[in-house]
Amino acid sequence: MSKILIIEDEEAIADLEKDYLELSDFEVAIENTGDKGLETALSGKFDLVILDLMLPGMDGFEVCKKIREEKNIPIIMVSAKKDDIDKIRGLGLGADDYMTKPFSPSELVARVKAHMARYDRLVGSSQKMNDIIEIRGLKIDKTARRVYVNGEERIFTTKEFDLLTFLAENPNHVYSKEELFREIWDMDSIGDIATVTVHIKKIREKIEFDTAKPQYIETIWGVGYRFKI
Amino acid sequence: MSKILIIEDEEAIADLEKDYLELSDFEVAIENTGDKGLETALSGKFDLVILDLMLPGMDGFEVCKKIREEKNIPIIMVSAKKDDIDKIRGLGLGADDYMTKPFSPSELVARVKAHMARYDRLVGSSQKMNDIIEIRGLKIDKTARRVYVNGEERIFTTKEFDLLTFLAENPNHVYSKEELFREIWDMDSIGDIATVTVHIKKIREKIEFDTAKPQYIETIWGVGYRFKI
DNA sequence: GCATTTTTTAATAAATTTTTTATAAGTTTA
DNA sequence: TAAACTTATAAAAAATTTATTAAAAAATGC
Repeated sequence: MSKILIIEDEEAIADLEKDYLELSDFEVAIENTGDKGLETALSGKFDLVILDLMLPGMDGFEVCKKIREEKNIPIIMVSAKKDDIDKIRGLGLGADDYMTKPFSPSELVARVKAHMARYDRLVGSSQKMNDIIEIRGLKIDKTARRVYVNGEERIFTTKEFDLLTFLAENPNHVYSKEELFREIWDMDSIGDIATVTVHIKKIREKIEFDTAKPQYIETIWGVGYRFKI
Repeated sequence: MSKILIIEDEEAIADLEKDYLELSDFEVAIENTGDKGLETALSGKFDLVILDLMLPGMDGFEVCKKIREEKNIPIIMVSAKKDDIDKIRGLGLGADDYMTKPFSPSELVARVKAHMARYDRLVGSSQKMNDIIEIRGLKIDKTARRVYVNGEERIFTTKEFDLLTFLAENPNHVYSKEELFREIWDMDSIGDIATVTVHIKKIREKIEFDTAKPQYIETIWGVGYRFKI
């Protein structure tokens, strides 16, 4: 579930926004000063910030700039004055959206959803965050480091597991043996790349029905390997 | 330098936008129908699209949806009616911004810059490469290294894929066999150029309906080959 | 420190791609 | 239209890449 931080000193407005957002299944927290707002935003617990321009303590400009120095999360700036909006837009502080009060709560919700969707789309939080990857008969439990094929567990060694997981997390992307080596072995692949081939073979023996006709890890001749989704 | 595609049927407006964007050092192309706009947007050469809602042929809604199915690049939707804007925002088509005509050119430029900046910030120049090239029935997925003709996958070897991709990325440009050899084989063409001909033939067998009347890769007699757009 | 497991290396076999070659077919030009 | 030249086609030979196997080396656990 997504978490939203509202930084706003007018309590009535903040509560109204909170109510509407909660109706759309967001989890909402409120801070009413710039300093505390900034601190909370930087805690890393929130997925989006709604930030009022006029604040006691540090003002909205400054808060926005400081958040942006450390975080890429969407920031929606809110102001009572249309002129202010034009001004901050021009400043290029890195806010993602601007709204003039008063605005309809449903518009706020729509904008929040749109920004979340874009952020997910671009940053791609989808499958990578999940602990369990499931593709056809294959199930990878990342925290438990277990692999199941059609419900039956297969025992994987460390490197095998890491390699399979990396490929499964980035399906449909062709990786060269060099790239895979760098990724899993954390080394600039001056070393020998042959070990990647051997590991691929061992993984295939464990997850494929017929290693000659792989259903999961395909060979792209002359290029590398690709996890087929 | 960033490339912007304007999809707009009113020539005067499109030209005005173009002029202003060019003053800010963007490279700008204009399409004036929905269908052509979509095709160009999917070509993979543009970093941002400015899309009018009212268009001859396919309308802006549809174009937006179709672009979003394959591309994550920013889309700014433009409409004469405020009501339309509210409507499309609600639809969640995946547009990144909405502007109501008339708007000041400087505001357009500011928004374009803001969207570019965010896109770069979130996606990072690493992954930013345009993955999918689509021209008529032909679709090339560069990271997956897959080619589809009318939705059906065709299996390509490395050299075939590289050659096709190079030509498709540089359409309407005639390349001699020597140039293609240098480009794909990374060699000063001391070697034999005949292999280019053979590869072209193999590619045509896979993507053309009738290899004697190629729709994609044309032969320019005595000169070389050209990918027709 | 020893036994066991995992990882890497290395050599060979198998598979696939790429290039070469020869010939046919199509254009251009005089 | 014939000659000269360029490209298309097909098939084989060559080169490259990956799969497989087994054994050596390294790491791990007790």
